[in-house]
Amino acid sequence: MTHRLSDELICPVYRLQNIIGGKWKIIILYELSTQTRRFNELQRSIPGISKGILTQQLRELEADHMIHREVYKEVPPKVEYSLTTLAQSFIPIIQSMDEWGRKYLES
Amino acid sequence: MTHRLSDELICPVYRLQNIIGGKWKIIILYELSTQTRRFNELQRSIPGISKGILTQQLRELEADHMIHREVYKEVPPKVEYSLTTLAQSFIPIIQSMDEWGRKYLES
DNA sequence: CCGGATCCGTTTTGATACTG
DNA sequence: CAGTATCAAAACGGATCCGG
Repeated sequence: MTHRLSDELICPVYRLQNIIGGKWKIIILYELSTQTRRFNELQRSIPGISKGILTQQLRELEADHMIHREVYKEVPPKVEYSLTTLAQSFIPIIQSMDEWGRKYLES
Repeated sequence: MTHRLSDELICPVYRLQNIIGGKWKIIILYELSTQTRRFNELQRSIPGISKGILTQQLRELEADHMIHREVYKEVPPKVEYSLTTLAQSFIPIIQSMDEWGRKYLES
């Protein structure tokens, strides 16, 4: 997401949309909320996401200080993703979204 | 959003993403949370959104039973959008997102 | 084999003009 | 006023390639 919503906006919801607005970002944060994960592990846990877009959304979340990327200099490569404290403070909201979904969404 | 995430997924967060995943949907719900609005009024309250995409996202939210579209048969035309009770039950989550943004997002 | 980067096609969103 | 139509741009998806 290179394009961002207007900056001159008062409402925090607009700024938040710039952070979690990507198609998979809430899901990525949700998956990382229980445990640190490696790249391929994370991809397998999110059915339907492609490598390319996973990389991109992870980089954007990192730029927004929501995740931490830890690179281990090994062969084969090992990269672990985890939530920052900022993102951890957002997890309760994702949990309430999850609960709302359980309660109100059937299909 | 014609393309939807995999249906075979357990997690409600995935299904929720299909509903609120559009770029402007959370913002639309936020704007409608305080009052019923007409189309142009709604567009003016959301800087940066175009008519075309506003129409589309409103139609998708309507299909997901999140908003109600009331057409008055007048000249000039008058259409009012409001939240359904389903969407109203989701508003507390958007409010906590708003609070989170106020607390943690500076820029 | 792991974690990407790159290229390219499809989907979603944006901007503007036009209509009943 | 509340859209629709059209075309352009941006985001996303799939496949392949690559260094370590």
